[in-house]
Amino acid sequence: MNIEQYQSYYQHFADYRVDKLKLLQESGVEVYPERFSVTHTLQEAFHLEDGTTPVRLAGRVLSVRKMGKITFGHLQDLQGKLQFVLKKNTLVDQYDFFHKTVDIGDFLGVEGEMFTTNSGERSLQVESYTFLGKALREMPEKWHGLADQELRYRQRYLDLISNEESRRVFLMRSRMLSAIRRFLESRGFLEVETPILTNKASGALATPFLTHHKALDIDVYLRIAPETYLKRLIVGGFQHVFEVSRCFRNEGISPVHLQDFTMIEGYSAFFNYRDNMKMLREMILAILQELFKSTTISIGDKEIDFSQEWPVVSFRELILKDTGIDIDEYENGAALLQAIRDKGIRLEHESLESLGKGNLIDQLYKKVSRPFMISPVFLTCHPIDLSPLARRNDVNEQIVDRFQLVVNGAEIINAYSELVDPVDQRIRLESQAQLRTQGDAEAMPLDEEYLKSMEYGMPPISGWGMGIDRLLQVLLNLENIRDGVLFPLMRPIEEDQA
RNA sequence: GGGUCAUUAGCUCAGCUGGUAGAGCAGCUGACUCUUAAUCAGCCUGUCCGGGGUUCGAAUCCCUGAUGGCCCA
Repeated sequence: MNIEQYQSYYQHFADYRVDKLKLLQESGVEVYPERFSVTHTLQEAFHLEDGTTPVRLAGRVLSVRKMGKITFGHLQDLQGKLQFVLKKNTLVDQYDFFHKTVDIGDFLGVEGEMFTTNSGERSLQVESYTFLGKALREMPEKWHGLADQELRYRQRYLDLISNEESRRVFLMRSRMLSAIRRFLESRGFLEVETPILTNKASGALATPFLTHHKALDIDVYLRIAPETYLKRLIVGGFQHVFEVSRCFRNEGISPVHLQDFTMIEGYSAFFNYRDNMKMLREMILAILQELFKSTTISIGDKEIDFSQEWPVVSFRELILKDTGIDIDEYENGAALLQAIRDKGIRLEHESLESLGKGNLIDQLYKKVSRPFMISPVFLTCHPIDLSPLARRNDVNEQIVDRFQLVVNGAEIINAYSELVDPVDQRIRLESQAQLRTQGDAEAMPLDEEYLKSMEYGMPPISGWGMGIDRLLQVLLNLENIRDGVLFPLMRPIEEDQA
């Protein structure tokens, strides 16, 4: 490939960089070589003793400071950076060639000896270097980094190159997932994968994405939750099972909502929701230890010590405390709505009158209680019509054996004792199907295949789901949930603007 | 979907009541063998988001569209 044939294409690039590219090629340098072997990462090299040699390192050129016959610069990778030093009397012609051809942003391999500069910085004295890749576009500004929120989402690689904080967030995300996997595996969980393309969007109350399967000529849905498949695995004999599950919900965008997000769900045979409360508390503490080496973190302007007891409160207690309304005193949605209005509480919802009692309680809770729940709380005793797959409470048939973990106004975990009685399940799903025909797009469809599996016999089960993106957002204080997602979906920009 | 704020050089940002666009970084030239936001001297950089309008004159005012942030639904 030569530059002349792609003249118009090369116009997208910085002229001076294209000139350097030409010079490299004319000088016979392989600009995009096949490989380079390193002896250490930049971080490892930083801790080597002075005099260690040969040390071979690679990274992106972050800065270059030429002082005449000596040049200082930094190489950077995801986890660290290291200063390198070039001397003219060591490199001779290569020294001048470096300055004629290397730009900030290029990839470079260096070989030499570790030493400490007069000002005390661990550095590599370069004896030879290898060109590892030319950057034809200019890097973001070195001091402020990339500040434009839109560009940080669209071109995450630039954000990662130029913003330390962003690198930290995504390293944390990886470590969080790894800590979760280690925790669950230590508890005997097996990791599985279940379908994303499904015939029925069940397992949660949400609007699915619809697509078409050509070969079968059927419409299929992207899963909104892996729940019903994971429970089928319990029927099949798995005892503890979990999935790191990308799920898709075709709903509004907001700083706390993604349409394509990651949820981890886990199911345990013979557990009830209380067992999961205990286990998941330990899991969250394990995550905090891994990420922060501490169980106390600051959220907003508050210090929260997660090692303290996490109170368990019911919907009824919570709402009674926050509003003075006892939800058990009202027969139906209409009566409760009147009580809410009598208290002067204004709920924002398109059609409050058509909401059932359960949904109304949910709206009320989101308005008066949830935003103020900062330190961890287990919320329990959810209304039954909000939880079509959860086990009915043995004493109070209006509620289910369920809990949510709320931290900083966000539901981090949702868990319950599973409904395993196929007869009750059929009745509950039929009432959901009824809601669907009345136009509730979020109501759950009747899933015969799932019901059939249940008819073959399910043991007691408790399952849970944890939103990974939301958890990361809460723990790291991210303003927008997309700050913790590497490549959030954006509306495409016009070709000629790129 | 509604409100609101934003969009100016590759990046970070100034640009007042309308008078024809500027700084830093990056880049180029030169000086410099311990710098690290290197420094010093000089130079270069524009579809002021797009389209209309008002005006002698628009980055600036008005309308409209695009994209994004935030608030609300």
